[in-house]
Amino acid sequence: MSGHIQRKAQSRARILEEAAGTMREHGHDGIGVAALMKQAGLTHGGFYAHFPSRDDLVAHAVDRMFADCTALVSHHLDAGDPRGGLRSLIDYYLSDEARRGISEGCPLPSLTGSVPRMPSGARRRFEAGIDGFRASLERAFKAIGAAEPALMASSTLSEMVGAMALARAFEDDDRANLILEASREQIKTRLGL
Amino acid sequence: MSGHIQRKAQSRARILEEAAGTMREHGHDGIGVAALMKQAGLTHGGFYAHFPSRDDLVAHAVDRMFADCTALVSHHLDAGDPRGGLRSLIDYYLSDEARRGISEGCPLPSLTGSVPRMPSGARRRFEAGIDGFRASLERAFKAIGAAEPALMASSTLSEMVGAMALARAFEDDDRANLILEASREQIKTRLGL
DNA sequence: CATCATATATGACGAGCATCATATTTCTGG
DNA sequence: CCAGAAATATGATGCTCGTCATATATGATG
Repeated sequence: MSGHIQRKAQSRARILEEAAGTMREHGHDGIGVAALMKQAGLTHGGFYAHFPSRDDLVAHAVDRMFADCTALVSHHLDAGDPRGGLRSLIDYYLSDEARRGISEGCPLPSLTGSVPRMPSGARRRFEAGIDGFRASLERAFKAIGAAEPALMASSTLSEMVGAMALARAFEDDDRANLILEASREQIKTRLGL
Repeated sequence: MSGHIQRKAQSRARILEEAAGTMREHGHDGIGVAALMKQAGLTHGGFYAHFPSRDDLVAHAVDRMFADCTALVSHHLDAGDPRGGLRSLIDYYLSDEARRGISEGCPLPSLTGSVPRMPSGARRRFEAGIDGFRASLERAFKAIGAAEPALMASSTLSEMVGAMALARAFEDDDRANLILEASREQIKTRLGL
């Protein structure tokens, strides 16, 4: 009996992982249930044994995306030195590598613009994800003794998200990386990093 | 004969206007040809007398959106005083009014994240639109004698776009306006406005 | 008022969508 | 290795999509 349950849990995890990846790349409504199940190595009919509806899947997929994002943020910020942690977070978040990895990492640049069109469960989880990221930044700014840490956190997050979204809009790599470099330098200079 | 042509041109303009508005609100793939034609007061079949394909419509709709955006930018920046023009542009772009008017004005906050998924013609026009906005900002920064005007233009545009996108993600008005206010203040302080 | 080009409407095509009822495979416990 | 439960597959529902061929309605011209 437990073997079945474990197998089912693994299938669910695989579906969620594929959904989280593909939706970052193709939008929350950019893939259908059938195509998604095929990506997970299953057929379309079994989907409703795992999720009550597609909307429910989107909500859980959003959670998975932000789990990746939180891991990334903590990896930089929870290292010993808060100053160096902030610097390396900004450098990585706005890196060429992150730009190319649309289907991994932070969902904010690709999906924030379409949050108002998401099903309500997914939207609520997205709001929570944004606020978690913002709160992490605020703690880091307090740790380095920055002035107005709350405002700075909001403002800095906005620029990071906007810069990556704009960079990815350009097909030309050099053009894209110019946008990332501008924000990397401006943000770090501004913060005295 | 010219009466026919004018009528057709008016229909095309109405279709484009509806498309530009609705696509800012519901995404570039958020409305179908049939629903769009109904919004314009027509039926779905006549669409292909105006545009060779839906992709072509999206491309022209993107142009229309950026025409609105450019008008908005010029309205503030081409007033006499460059300092005051920049200040009023930033205050309006990040205003509660602009936040509510998703279907009017600048398409960047709602659509930038999905540019990589747009049909190629639309994507090219979007790239041009971004660059036009960025160039206008750079000219304004030069006019007020700011240091590194090119970097500042890119960085400032990124923060404006990201802040509005993040603000619109929140259903709660107060929460949303906090994000806008933070970026308004930070940007103006930074620029000495 | 009649004619004729032009603009728009009707209706249909195949494909993909979310969802569900039912059949089949797979694995576990005895 | 067999019985039964649990996980997945098959197939069908009604809907919407982009596209197009064809029919009708509109309005300018003689």
